Amino acid sequence: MPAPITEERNLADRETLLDAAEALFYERGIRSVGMDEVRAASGLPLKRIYRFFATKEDLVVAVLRRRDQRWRASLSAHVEQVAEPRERVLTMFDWLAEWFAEPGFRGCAWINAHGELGSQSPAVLAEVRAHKQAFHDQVAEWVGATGEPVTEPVLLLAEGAIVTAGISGDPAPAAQARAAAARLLGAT
Amino acid sequence: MPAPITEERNLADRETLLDAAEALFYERGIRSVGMDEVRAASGLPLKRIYRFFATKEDLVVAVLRRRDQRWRASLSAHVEQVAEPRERVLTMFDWLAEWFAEPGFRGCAWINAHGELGSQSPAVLAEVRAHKQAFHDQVAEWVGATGEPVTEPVLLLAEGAIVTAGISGDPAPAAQARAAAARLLGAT
DNA sequence: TACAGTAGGGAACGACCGTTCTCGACGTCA
DNA sequence: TGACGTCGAGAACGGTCGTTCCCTACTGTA
Repeated sequence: MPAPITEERNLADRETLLDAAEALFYERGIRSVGMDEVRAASGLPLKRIYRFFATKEDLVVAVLRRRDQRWRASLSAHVEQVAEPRERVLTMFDWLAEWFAEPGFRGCAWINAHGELGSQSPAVLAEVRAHKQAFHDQVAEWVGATGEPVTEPVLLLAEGAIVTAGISGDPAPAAQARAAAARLLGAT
Repeated sequence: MPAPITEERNLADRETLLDAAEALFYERGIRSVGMDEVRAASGLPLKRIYRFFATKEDLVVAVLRRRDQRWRASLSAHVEQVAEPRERVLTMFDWLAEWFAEPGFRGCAWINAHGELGSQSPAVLAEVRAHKQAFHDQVAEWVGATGEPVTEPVLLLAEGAIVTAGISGDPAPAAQARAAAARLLGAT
């Protein structure tokens, strides 16, 4: 009866689509990227894009969700190579420093999405809050293992470093935040 | 020769326009607010709006610039009521707490503008960076008076508190950042 | 080889955007 | 009073957006 498009190809194309959309949205903001640019960058026909995601908003949410999984997995993988709790927390800031130095770094995709769409799209707002909550819980676990009750300030230093580096283009805030976190965690 | 529109009225209407645009842009983001909504909210004819500012981008920059002056003046006025240097720095976080609790608080207008337009409009990017630089310089002065070399971490705590409170809607990060700053400034 | 049904490319649609233009009303000076 | 110059209101313009539709090509079945 049909015509092809195997299940594997569907999955691969979906990733291609999310890759293209994520890169465009992160670089240029969401509203300034048209669906036709997503089509051109992904190489997929508009019809298939709209079969994957019925609306642009759905695509945005899917991009944020997949980025959240990748971002937190990368952070965890990097940080959990270090066993000692205090060093483990400080290693998070080294990971941030590497991220800040990547070409095209432009701050936190969720903060950016929140500023642009947080009051316009409840779905995007929920996705942003879910990401921040997950990040919070992860950091709370790592900081908790040190026995020092400094989860919140460590988080604020990290968030502050992300936005400051994103705006200035200078990765230095990662090291500054790391040094401050080291002090809050107590001298070794 | 003429018809009226005195100079005083021009100045007053310009403020009315900036008030209306600032409220709309802050609440909803910039790109999702059309010039026709700015017209309706300000009560000014489109023709006069475009005589004040030749493009929407010019209007956005003017909104950010005026907000920067008002925001920093309000912060300074609040903080400089306190003479003792260490307390003065901590008072900044009390001011942040009051700001976070205002109805409609939705984070930092400059961070939001950067995420939405930073890569699209060099003029907006420059305005955002100018604001962050001015804030940095102000905080450096206050922290410098304490003799403790903690300007950068205090700034990161403040920025982190602003974004975290903006996304979560909870003003608690101000107090958490204040407590952390107190520790970094040393016990009294 | 004829057929059914879907895929892809791209035009088309209606809405809205930033910006400009038209036009009738009006205040000001000769 | 009459003519000029500017004003406000809103229509109009060209472009772009998200989304849908049309039409041709093609795959797989009998």
